[in-house]
Amino acid sequence: MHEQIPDSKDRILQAAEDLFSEKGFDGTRVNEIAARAGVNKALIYYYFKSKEEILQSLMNALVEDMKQAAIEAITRDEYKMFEEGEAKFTHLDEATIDRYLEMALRQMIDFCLDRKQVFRIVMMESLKKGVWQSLIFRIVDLMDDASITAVFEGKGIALEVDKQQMVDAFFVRLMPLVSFAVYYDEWQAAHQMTGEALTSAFIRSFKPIYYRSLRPVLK
Amino acid sequence: MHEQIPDSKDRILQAAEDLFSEKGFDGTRVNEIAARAGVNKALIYYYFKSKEEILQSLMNALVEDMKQAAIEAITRDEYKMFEEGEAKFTHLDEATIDRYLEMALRQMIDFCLDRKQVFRIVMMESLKKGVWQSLIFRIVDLMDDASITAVFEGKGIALEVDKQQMVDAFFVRLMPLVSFAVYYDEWQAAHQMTGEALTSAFIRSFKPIYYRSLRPVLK
Amino acid sequence: MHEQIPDSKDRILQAAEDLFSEKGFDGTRVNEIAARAGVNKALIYYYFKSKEEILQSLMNALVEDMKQAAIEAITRDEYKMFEEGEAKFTHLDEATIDRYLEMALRQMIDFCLDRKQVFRIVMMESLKKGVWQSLIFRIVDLMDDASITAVFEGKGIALEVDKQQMVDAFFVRLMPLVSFAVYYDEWQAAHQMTGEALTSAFIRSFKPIYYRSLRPVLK
Amino acid sequence: MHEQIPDSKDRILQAAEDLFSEKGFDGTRVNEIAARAGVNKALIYYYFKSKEEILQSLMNALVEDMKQAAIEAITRDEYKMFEEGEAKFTHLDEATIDRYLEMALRQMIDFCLDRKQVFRIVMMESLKKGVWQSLIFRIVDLMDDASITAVFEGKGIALEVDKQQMVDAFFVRLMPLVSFAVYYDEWQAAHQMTGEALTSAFIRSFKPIYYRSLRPVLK
DNA sequence: CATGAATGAGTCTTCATTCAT
DNA sequence: GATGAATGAAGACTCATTCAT
Repeated sequence: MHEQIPDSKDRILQAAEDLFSEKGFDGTRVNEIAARAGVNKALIYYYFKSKEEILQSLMNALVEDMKQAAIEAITRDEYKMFEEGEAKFTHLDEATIDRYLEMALRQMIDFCLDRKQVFRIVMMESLKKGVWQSLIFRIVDLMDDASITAVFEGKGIALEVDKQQMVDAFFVRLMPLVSFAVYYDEWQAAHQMTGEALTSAFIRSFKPIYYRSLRPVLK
Repeated sequence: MHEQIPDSKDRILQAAEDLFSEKGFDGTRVNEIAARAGVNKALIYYYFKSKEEILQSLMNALVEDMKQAAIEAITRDEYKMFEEGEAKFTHLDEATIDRYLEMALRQMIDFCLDRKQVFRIVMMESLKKGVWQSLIFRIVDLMDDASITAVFEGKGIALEVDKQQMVDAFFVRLMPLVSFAVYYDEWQAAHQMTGEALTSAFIRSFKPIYYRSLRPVLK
Repeated sequence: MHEQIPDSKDRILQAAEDLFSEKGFDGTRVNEIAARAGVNKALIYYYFKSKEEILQSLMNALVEDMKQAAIEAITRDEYKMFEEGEAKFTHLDEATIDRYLEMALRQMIDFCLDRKQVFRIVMMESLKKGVWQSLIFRIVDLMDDASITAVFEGKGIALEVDKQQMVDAFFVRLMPLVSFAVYYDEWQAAHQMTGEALTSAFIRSFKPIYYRSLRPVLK
Repeated sequence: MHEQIPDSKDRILQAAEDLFSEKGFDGTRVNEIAARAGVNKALIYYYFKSKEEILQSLMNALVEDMKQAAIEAITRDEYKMFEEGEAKFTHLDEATIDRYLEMALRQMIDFCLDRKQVFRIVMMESLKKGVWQSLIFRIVDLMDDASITAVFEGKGIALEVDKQQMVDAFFVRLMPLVSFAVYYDEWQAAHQMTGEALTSAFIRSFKPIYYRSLRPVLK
């Protein structure tokens, strides 16, 4: 009997995402992916050239997602405050700024939490030397992506990034954020916290760091 | 005793450490370990019950190392300032405190860099479901706060650590530090920086965060 | 009828012939046949019960072809000389005989070259244990002697073929001829010869052997 | 229980030779090789990198064998007649020459028959386009091999080979000889002949052709 | 006729582990 | 300690064939 319900290819991708994030890429058997996706093993090779290609597919989707999200984010309300540059911005009171920034932060956190499995995979793979090792760096480099840069530049915001800023962005901002997402479930289990409690605690700790990075722009 | 040539067991452990950190545990073949160690594959099974046991050996060594380091740390000069509690501390001028703290920070960074391979392994394994899943959480206890906690506890000062502090310690302090160590080589290669330049940049970014965590204690 | 674009079935057969002759039957995938024929893989199973049946189809076509060629051959001019048996034949001068024989030889060579791919397949398959194992033995009947035998038999002249003659026909006449066809392309490439140069050289070598076999009949 | 009796590697090679010659390389399963050799399938990969490498091993052995045989042949008695060039040779009577030549021919035939399985494999593989396609040509080219040439030249026999001679050597001499070996068993079965009867018949047919090629040297 | 999707049964190859010496 | 040989179990990937539309 042939499958009919939802798209087999998507089920394969979902199963692979689940399993890669649980057991790592090398620890996952194509068998298991097929079983969890409820498809014939050979069908996986109908859609993907190799196990590796499934991984690539997931990674590419993430990168696309991030580009998309970045573009959407800067066109959302809370970034409107940058629209007319410093002039307008200085008219906003601290509370409003804080509210806006927290919204932006929460959006980023939600984005990461929604993709925590893929981020786990990214982290695991980026720790290996070789092909994927620099994937995680590509994420920071997204800023350099033409499409995104264009939007920022369209708003008159310069994105010139020096090495110090990159180190800062990567190690003290991206890493906490990503770790938060990838250890989210685990931490809750280990420390008996609800997701919301954990998120609040994280935001409390992380907010000043996140703000610090925006202040130069805001000033 | 002439110990220039490390014996087989050590060579096996070293080879395993290299390879696990390069390719992950699942991505490493016992074959390769034997080859890199320059020993016969069967010899590995003379010293270790299984591949898994080699990993355990490495993990245990790290935990032991960290305990050791914590103990050593509290006997070092820069911690002497805590010796008589707040009373004495208030007599120190800012510059001295800063010097001491930077020394402590550098010591931690060096500790991590010395073990960057094992930390890579810990990160990879802690991201998978399985025995090592929560090892990374233990590290925050052992390393980030251990030395300080220990010394305070040694002086009978209870350091009530609440969940907020743990979240802070783990996500915004341990993670940057550990990421710094595990991505140290890759980052240098990817961004054409020397180790020293990278370390300085990192310290510049990380120092305020590190201090922030100590200030409450110190003040 | 507009037959410029061969229909799917023919394209499948042609693709199979190409591929079987390049990679052998076992080395050819149904996938590849479909791809080279530019048809959907499932369509192959609409026309043929199995991969094996495609091979049968090709083999049968060859056998039919050879029968046809044999029939045509005996009605061609150069065989007219046999028409009235030895009586008439003795009246022909050497030069004419030679011309006739060379024409016959060239015709055989051309026949083989036109089907060199199928002959390749026949050779490969006849070397394996299996259904096609003895096909090559039938070819000697069909081709090498067929035309002559046929004409003689048509004239009521019995051509008692003994084992010695069969061995001779097969190993020293059919094999060189068939090898010439199947290695034709490779040899040109390997020894930098044009097709015509190679054919001339082959004829020079092979002619005496071919004649030798006819002389007893002719004399 | 581990194997101990004769060398596993040799048993694998023998099994592979049997099977490749029966079913072709692509038609042979590594499973079957292991089964026929009576060894564990994985052991095959202990000795050989791949199925392909087993084939190469067989091919190389054949080529080595042929070199060896060529060198031995020209140092054997029946070639002594060339030792002192034409001078001595002209003193030999026809019968002696014939005896010598027949001995040489039989030796070649025996050599081929002893290796008929490998020759089958060579033929099958050399018919495919690609890697092995030219293997069969290497066999003719053996003459050009330095070690062999050296021996001939040591005897004052020039081995200058032109294209015509190569075409002749390959298509009308090598091919019949090799075909004889590879179809030896099959022919016996198909035509109810004993091996000796077949061989005699073949020699009768082939001898003049073989002689023809030596006459220029002998004259 | 034609096709995209699906599959059972393999196929080659690998791997951790063991054994005899 | 050390090693070459051996192996069961599984690994990724393939293939001829079928089916629903």
